[in-house]
Amino acid sequence: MLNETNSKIRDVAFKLFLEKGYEATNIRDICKEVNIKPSSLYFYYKSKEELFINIYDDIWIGKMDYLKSLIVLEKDNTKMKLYYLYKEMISYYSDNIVQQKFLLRYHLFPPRELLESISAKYKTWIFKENKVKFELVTKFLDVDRLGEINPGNYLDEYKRFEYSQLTNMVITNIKMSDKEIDTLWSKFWYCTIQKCK
Amino acid sequence: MLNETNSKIRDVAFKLFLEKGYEATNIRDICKEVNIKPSSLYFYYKSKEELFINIYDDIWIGKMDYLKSLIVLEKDNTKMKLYYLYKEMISYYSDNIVQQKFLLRYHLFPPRELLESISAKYKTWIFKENKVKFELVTKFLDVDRLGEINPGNYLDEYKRFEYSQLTNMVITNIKMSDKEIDTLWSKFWYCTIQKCK
DNA sequence: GTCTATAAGAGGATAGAC
DNA sequence: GTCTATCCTCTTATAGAC
Repeated sequence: MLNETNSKIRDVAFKLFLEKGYEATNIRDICKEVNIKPSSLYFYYKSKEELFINIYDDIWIGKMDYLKSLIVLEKDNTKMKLYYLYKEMISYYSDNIVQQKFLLRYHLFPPRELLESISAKYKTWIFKENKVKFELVTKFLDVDRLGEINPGNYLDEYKRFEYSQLTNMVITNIKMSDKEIDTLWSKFWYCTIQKCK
Repeated sequence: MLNETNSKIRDVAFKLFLEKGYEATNIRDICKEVNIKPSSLYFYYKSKEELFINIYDDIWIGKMDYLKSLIVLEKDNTKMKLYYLYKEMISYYSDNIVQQKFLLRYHLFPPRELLESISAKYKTWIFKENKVKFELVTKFLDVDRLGEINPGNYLDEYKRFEYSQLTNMVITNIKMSDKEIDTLWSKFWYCTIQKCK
């Protein structure tokens, strides 16, 4: 666990990195809001970049923890499990919309100085995410193959689908209603997975 | 028309503002690439902000010119005209994807210093865009009301639809294939406009 | 129009005291 | 752990010569 000062530093830095961007956020501003002097910040982090990367990783850790918790998803049938996987993810994104906006910002427009570190981190996290999602979907589809849906194929379509909802929420800044979630799921399930039948 | 130096400044500045961002792009770097000294740039623009706003406006001017040219769209029926409006816009976005990425970047994550100028500019441009699109759609729907589709209602749905394709293209950096354009249009036309019938 | 030279300030980061 | 003081570099922008 982080001590109080350190956790304040992260909160303030997260907010400023999100709103003003990495380059436009300076150590002095962070410290002013935390009520410490710049030299104190350097006791916790050896550089601005290290502070950023810690915040970036935290967001992924939270997302992965949530994703892993879905392994226990108990629903009456395979279709319902896949549906709830989607619904739970959208609900997680809705509750953590600023974190998702942070990720979108730095994946779409990484500062030059952070390009290498972000893309290396991104690769390892997305690899882990895909692995866990693949395990989940494979486990769900294992009980009832539902007309032999291939887990890999399903996942490819599903990721595209989930990502488009995610970016839409982040860009418009509007959470999806339950009705919208259901409507889009139906279109996805019947038109994309069940091949428009 | 711009002279050669000035138009080089705009090209280089556009590229750097898009890739590195406004704050991380400095006058020296722009000038180095243009092969002039910083003081020469200030002969053309009184500040970095003015340079940025000129580039921002140029993108909108190009988009509006294209949009206005569609008024002459001659197709055999109303549905085809509406379809071609969509197809033409997607094709414009595909051909000008870096410009669209520029707009997305600064609308989603405006630098603090530019917040007021960008949002003021955005408001007036989006107002003009909506006006021209409304005129287009009204003109198209005037010939054959197609079961009394209201131009305003149509436009609301259409804008959402067009915008989602646009952001998807910009974020994934993948142009849409003709087949994809058609498939999505069909879903939009039959499921959204003709109310899933 | 383009240059040299430079003002005026803001930025990340460190040394060393307490 | 937190502070004061400071280094050094980079930045936008201007003055004034050619």
